Amino acid sequence: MSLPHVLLGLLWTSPSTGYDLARSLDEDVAPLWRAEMSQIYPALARLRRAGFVLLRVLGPRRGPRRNLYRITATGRRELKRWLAEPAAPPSSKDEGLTKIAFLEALPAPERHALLARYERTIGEEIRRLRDTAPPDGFRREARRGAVDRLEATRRWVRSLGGDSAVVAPPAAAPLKKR
Amino acid sequence: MSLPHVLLGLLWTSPSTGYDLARSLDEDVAPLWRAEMSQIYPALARLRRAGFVLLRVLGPRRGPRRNLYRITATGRRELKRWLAEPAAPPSSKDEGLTKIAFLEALPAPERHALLARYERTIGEEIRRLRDTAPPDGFRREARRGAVDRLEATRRWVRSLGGDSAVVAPPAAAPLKKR
DNA sequence: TCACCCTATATCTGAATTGATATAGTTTCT
DNA sequence: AGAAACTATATCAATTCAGATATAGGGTGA
Repeated sequence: MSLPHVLLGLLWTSPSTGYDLARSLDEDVAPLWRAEMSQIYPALARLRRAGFVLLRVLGPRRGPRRNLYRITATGRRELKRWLAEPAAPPSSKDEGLTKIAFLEALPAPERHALLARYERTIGEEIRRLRDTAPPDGFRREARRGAVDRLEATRRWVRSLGGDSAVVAPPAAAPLKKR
Repeated sequence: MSLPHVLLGLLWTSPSTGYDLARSLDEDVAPLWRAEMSQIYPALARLRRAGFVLLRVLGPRRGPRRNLYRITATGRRELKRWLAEPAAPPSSKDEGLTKIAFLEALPAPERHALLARYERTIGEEIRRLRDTAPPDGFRREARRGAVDRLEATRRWVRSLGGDSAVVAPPAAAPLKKR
């Protein structure tokens, strides 16, 4: 329900083609929101039907034809409406953390390996985000937020098994009420 | 591709019904992985076809019949295989953070309101996680990780607009290479 | 020139996910 | 007794999403 709104957000400052939207989604909005081309084109078609964007076909001066999408006044209103709407807390479906929740199933030596590998994975992602050119304005702040969050996760993974501290399962809760 | 594995993880220690799986998924694995009943029943059926779980129908002594699922040796092997497999870094599709990335579209006064509201939402989620009974072992650690991450996000939201500091968009990057 | 990569469009399949709905017995409160 | 809430099963439709595939012109380097 929100990919169309994300696209409106990207179109806020300047018109763009579907391809360029996909690229700036991938580069700027980075890990906060992802989408494949196969989602973007249908989403643009829906936005167009709803009157939130206008399509202008650029004649093939040089190269293939390009479809340029421009946000309309209605589209701007819709984006603002969506922004003002309350957002759900991050649900962050996370395969890595979920696996750690089931670490009990693994013999102790392998636990450490898993934690160490996951920590490396997160580290690489942080580096990747730092190395790619930062976007402007609030987009840059948002990326910083994403990095902060990754760093918090990495600290936590470290606290679990970085230095072979708690590779054994923690003691059971003294009291468990149900 | 992983809900079945999560279910295997939940079945690791003791057999359970689909209903109870849904409940402990919701209570223990909490925000890291969610699923509705409508996903769980088909997933259990697939696990059964794959030979990863066995179904025992409990006769309706008192009450309706209950379908009890028990993990098999093959299922345990499969869970371990999945755990050992490298996990992708958290992609954390996050509507709240994404909205902040497009804050430019909103007039300054409304920006502050949005940030404040999102901060409250996160705070409530943190409190909710703290108040519900903590699970045991690594599941508890995983929840702590989820809370840590939420707290990092809250700090970041505060740094953006908590005390009306940066409600104006930050200065543009001096250099942007493309 | 040929191969390869990039830009650019778009569709198709299948899986994952959500939300709504249906059924039915049990317990608990009023 | 009646209503409401809980346990428990299950299906359906609609949407979202990922991955693969198809087509085609342009630029670059061997």
